[in-house]
Amino acid sequence: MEKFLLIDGNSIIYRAFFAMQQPMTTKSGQHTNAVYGFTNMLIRLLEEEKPTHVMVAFDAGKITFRHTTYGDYKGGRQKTPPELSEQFPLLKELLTGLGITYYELDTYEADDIIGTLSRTAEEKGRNVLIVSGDKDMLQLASDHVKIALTRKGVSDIEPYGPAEIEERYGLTPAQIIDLKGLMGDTSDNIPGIPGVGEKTALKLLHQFGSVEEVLANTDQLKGKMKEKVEAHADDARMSKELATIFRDVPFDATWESMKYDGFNPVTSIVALRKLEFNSIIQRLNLSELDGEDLHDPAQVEASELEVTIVGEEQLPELEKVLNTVEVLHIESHGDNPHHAELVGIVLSAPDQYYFMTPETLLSEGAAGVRAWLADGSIPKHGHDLHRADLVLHWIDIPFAGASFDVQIAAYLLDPTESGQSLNALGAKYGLPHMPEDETVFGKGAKYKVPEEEILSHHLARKTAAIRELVPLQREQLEQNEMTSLFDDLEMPLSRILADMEKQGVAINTDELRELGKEFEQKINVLVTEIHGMAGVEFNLNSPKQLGEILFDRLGLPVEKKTKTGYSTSADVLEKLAPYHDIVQLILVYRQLAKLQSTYVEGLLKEVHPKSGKVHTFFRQTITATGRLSSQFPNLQNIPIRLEEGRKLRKVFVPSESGWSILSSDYSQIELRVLAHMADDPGLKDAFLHDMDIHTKTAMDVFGVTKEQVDGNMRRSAKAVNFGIVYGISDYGLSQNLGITRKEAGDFISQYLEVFKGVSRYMDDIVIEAKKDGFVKTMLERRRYLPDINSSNFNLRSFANRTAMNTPIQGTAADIIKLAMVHMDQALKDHKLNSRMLLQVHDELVFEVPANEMEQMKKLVPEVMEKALSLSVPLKAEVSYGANWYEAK
DNA sequence: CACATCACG
DNA sequence: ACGTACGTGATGTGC
Repeated sequence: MEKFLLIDGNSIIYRAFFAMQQPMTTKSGQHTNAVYGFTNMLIRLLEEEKPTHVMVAFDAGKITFRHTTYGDYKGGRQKTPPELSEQFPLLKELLTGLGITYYELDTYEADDIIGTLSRTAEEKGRNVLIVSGDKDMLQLASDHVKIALTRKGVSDIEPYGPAEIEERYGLTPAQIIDLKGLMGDTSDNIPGIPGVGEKTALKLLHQFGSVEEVLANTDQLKGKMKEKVEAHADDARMSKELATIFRDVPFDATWESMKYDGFNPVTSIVALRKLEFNSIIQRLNLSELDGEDLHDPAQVEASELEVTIVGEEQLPELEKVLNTVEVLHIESHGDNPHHAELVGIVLSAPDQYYFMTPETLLSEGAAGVRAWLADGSIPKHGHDLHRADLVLHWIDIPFAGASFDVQIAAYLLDPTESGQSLNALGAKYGLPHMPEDETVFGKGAKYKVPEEEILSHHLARKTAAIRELVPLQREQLEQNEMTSLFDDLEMPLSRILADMEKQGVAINTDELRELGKEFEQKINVLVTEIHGMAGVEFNLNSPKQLGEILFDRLGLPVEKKTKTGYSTSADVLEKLAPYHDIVQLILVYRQLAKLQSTYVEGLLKEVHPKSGKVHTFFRQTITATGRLSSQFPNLQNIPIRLEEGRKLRKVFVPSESGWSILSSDYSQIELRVLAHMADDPGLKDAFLHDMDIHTKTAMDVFGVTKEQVDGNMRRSAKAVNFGIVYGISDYGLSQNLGITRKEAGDFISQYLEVFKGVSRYMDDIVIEAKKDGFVKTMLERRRYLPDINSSNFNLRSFANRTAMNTPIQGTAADIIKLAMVHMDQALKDHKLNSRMLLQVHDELVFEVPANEMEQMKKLVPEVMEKALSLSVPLKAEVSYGANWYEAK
C-alpha cells in the first residue's frame, strides 16, 4: 500500500527552531538547531510511519495570491529571526542530500501545495499523512488523509482524521475553515469577527453549520453578539476565504520523483557532515558505511526518458536530427580536465536523447557528429562546457559554440552556491530528483563506470535537467539585468580561457631542476644546523613538533595559540627572533621548503606528457567576488615578493624560439575603482594627476608635504589603503602594522575624515546590502550577503566587510575580464600570432614573436586601459623579456 | 579529512 | 564586549 508523507516545511522548521532554544552552531558559527530538530523529527516519522513517498513543501517566501486578495495578510507577523532564516537553505541542501524531494512555488504557500498533493493522492486511493503545526490543515482530513499536528514543539505528534476532529471540535473537516472565518487567526493577521474566539465560534457553528448560515441568520442572535457579527460580516467571509487552502496548484513534479526507499548513504553522509550532525550519522548507522563500497548503481533506476544508445548503426539517424540538437552533456572523470577521461556524451533532440560512448564518438562513422561539435556557429547548451572543451581537446576532438552554460549561469545568479551538482541545482528550480554522480559512479578510488543502460539514462537525466534549467536561468538573468554580463562577458571568456589553457606555458625543466638542487643543498644545511641547536632531531615540517621544541624545550614565550596547540606561523616567529638564533633559521627553512615542495617539485609534476608544458585550469565559477582561480597547477601564486622565490619565474619561458614573454599589469586598479565608485574628490584627483597613491594618502592623513613623507609614513598609508579596500577594522590594521588598536583606529578616522567620499560610500554600501540582501559590481555581478542582518556579531561584521570589499574587488575582476575579451578580439583583428597565456588578477601574460613586440607593447596596455571607462584613468604598465622573471 | 602554514593579487 | 583584515590553491602532518 502506498503511503504519502507530506511535511509542511515552514511550519515544522519554525516549531523546531523555537523548541530547541539552546544555541547550536557549526564550527564556523552557522546556526543549525532548527535543521537539527527538523531532521530528528523527519527520521522518526520515516521510521514510524514507513511512507513510500515523501515530500516537503515550503512557502516561497514572497507575495502569494492571498496578499493580492488581502494586503495585510500575515501583516502582524513578526519578522523571522535571522538565526532561523539562515537555516532554510541549509535544510534544503540537507534534504537534497538525503534524497527527500522538496517543493516551493511562487505565489503559493506550503498549505496549497500540500492541499493539492493530498487531493490528487487520495483521488488515486493513496493514504496520506500530513505533518504540520498548523490547525488549518485539519480542513484537508478525510478517510484517506490524516493530519499529524505537532504538540509540545516537535517531539510529539497526534494524528487527526475526521473522527478525531469530530470528537475534538464537533465539526467536519470542511467546517475548519468556517471556524477560522469566525475566530480569525492572529498569527496570519486574519481578522475574523472581533470578540469571537474558539468557544463562541464553535457554538455558532454547532448551531448554524457554516459562516454563510451564521450570517444569513443573524436575526436569531441577540445583543452585542448580533451587532458584532453583522458589523463584521465581510471580514468573516474574507477570513474564510483566506483560510481556505487552495487545492489546485499547478504542479509538475511526478509521483515517481517523490518516491522514498531509504536515504542515499553517500550523499546523506556528505550533507550531514557538512552540518556537523555526527549524532545523526551515528543514529542512521552511516558511519560504518564509510569503509564499505558505496558504489551501488543498482539503486539507480532507468529514467522515463527516451534514450537511444548510439552505435555504428544509429549514427545516420542521429546525423539526421543533429540540426535540432541544442542541449548536450559531456561527462568526464577526473578533477584535472587536462587529464580527465571522457565517460560519455548525450545529445538532446526534441524528444529523444542520444548517448554515445567515447569509442563511438571517436569512430569513423561519427565524423558528422564531430563536425557538429566543432562548428562554432551552432549554439550549444550544457553544464561546464569549458571543462568538456578541454577533455575533448586532449583526444583531438575540437569543440566550439558554447552559448549557454548552466554552471556559469548558476554562478552569476549566486556565486557562493555554484559548486552544486546538477541535481542540487535542479532541486532549486523544482526539477525532479535524480541520483547524484557519486551514487552512480561511486567516489574516489571506487569510481566505476556502470553498465551502458544505467550510464546512458543517468547522463540523459543530466541532459534533461540542463534543458529545463536554461529557460529558467535565462529568465532570472534577465530579471537581474545580467544578460550582458552572461552573454557578452562570461560566456565569451569561457572559450578564451579554454584557449589559453590548451596553449599552456612552456617551462625550462632543466633550469627548474637546477634551482631544486640549490634549494635542496641549502635546506640540508639548515636542517642539520637547526637540529643541532635544538639538541634533538625532529620533523621540522610538523608545527606540533616544532612548537614543542620552541616553547617547551627552549622555553620561548608563547605569543599566540591555535586551537590545536602553539602557533608557529611566520608572524609569531618573527617576534621570537630576538630570543633565539634558531628562529631565523626556521624562517629561512620554511621559505625554502615551501619553494621546493610547492614550486619545484609541484610544478615538475604538472608538466603535461603530451605537450611538455604546464596547462593550468582557470576556474570561472569558484570565487565569491568574480575573480578567476587557477588550479593544477595554480599559476596565480608563483613567488615574486622575495628574490629567492622570484627566481622561479625564470623557468617560465616562451614556447617558441625567438619569442618573448610580455606582461602588463594594472596599476592600483582597486583603488582606482574605489575612487570612481565612491566618487571621492581627493582620491580621484590623485589618480587624475597620476600621483603615487600611498604617498598622497600619507600627505593627507598626516597633514604633511610630499617631501615630509618618510618611508614609515608611506608604509602606514599603504596599509590603510589596503585596509580600506578590504573593509577596514582597527584590529586588522593594528595587526598588519604592529601598532596598537587605538593608533590604528586614529589612522582610520583620520583617513575617513580626509576622504569623505570613501567614508560615505562605505556607509551607503552597507545600508544597500542590508536593504537588498546583496551587493553589485559595476557590471551587475551580484553577491548575496545572508548574514548582513545576523544577530551574530562575527557573521554580521564579516558580511559588512564583504559588502565593502566585493564591489571593489569584483569590479576590478569585471574590468580585467573585459580586457581579456577585447584583447582576444584585438589579436584576431590585427592578425597577430601573439598568445594570451595567463591572467593573474590584475596582470595579463603573453608570449610574443619578435616581429610583433613593438605592436604588442603598445596594444596590450591600451586595450587594458580602455576596457571600461571610469571617472579616473585606468593605468597598465607593460614589460617584457626572455622569461617571466625578466618581464617585470 | 581537518588543520596549519604560506604562496599570490 | 564581541574578535577580523578581502579573495584564492597547494602542501605536509596527524587524527
